[in-house]
Amino acid sequence: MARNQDETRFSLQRDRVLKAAAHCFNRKGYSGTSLKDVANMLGLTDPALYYYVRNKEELVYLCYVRAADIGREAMERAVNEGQTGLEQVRLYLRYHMESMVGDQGPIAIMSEIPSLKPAHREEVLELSRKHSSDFEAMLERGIADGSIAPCNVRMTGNAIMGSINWIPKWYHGDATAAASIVAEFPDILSRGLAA
Amino acid sequence: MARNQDETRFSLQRDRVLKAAAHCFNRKGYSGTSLKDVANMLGLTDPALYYYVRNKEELVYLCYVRAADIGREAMERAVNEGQTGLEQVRLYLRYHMESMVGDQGPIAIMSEIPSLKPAHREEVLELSRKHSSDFEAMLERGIADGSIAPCNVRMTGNAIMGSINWIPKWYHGDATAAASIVAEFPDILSRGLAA
DNA sequence: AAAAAATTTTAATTCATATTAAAATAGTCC
DNA sequence: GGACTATTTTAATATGAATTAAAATTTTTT
Repeated sequence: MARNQDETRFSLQRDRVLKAAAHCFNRKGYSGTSLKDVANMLGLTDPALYYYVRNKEELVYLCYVRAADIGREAMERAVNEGQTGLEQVRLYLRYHMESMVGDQGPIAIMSEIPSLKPAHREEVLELSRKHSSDFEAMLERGIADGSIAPCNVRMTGNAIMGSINWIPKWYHGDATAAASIVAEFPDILSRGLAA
Repeated sequence: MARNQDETRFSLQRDRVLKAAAHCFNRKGYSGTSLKDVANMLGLTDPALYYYVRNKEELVYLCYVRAADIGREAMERAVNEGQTGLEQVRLYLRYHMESMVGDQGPIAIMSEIPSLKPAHREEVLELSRKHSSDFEAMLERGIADGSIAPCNVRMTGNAIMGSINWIPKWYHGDATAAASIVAEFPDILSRGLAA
């Protein structure tokens, strides 16, 4: 198995595959993008992808897990560094925005979880739920410490997460937009929260 | 042609088709839902749908036009009734939310415009752009009349629209959620705007 | 109740694309 | 440079789903 002898090269290439796939999925959806679309972005033919993933479904699954990882990382950093709940929210937003428009991107939107196979679906759903509830917990902390005005944390979380999740639908690598996103979004999304 | 003799029955049925399609598309995406999925929701077989639409692409197209119509209607009512820019924004949000969770729903998310045929794509893109710029115009009016604090209207619009567009991803007809959406979302999304 | 029109179905066709297998190329290690 | 491994390709297969045509059913009209 190459996969273990040459971890570096293999996993580097697979990352490129995942990013290309994320790019396609974000634009045309899961079933709307063919493996050929993804492969061509990398100058490969479709069957080459099977060296990196078992099948197309696993490709989406890995994209989603990767997206969840990136989101979780941003949140962990924010929770460690922020003093108040509001500060944590603002840091999280900034870190997540930076990841989305930076060299980690593009990150797949988790918009087709229902299309995953049951086992993968449950796993990704769990990651997604975890992320949402972690975010709500930050809001609760903010309310408790007085930095955030009392609110319906479930709906507030849905609103903010929706904004974030929608970004890949209109942002496609434009440098000016990237700068605006990082500069403006954290503010825009957290401005309504302050106590 | 039945289409002209019996406008009522035909267009009523077609509306049911469009709603069923919107429901499926919102969950599993354009290519991810088969015509059979849509037809089965209505107790029909797939070829029956061809009586109402020319093909699958037209089905999505019509769903998107319908979505645009509903959004435009909400905006027009809001602009007519609201005194200040902020009021108009809040009314628009309320009307749009009511449509989304009310008996007009489900409304298709315009998330796969790139998959449309060029002519339809251009048309829907234009509707979408129009809606966005109309919304930005409301924000500008609010800034001009002092009801809304100066902000980057492009990004603020993107943020709010993203929240709205994402709703069908997590709201699937639950009555409690419906009430929360109408009660909370207009407030949550406009709270950060006030001057 | 018969005829005409509207609506839906069953049966067949077509095509794109996911997937597999085997062969070819490129890369690494001694 | 040769042997072994990793990576990609070409060629073939399989399948699901969109679409079409013709027939059957239901509804409306007179």
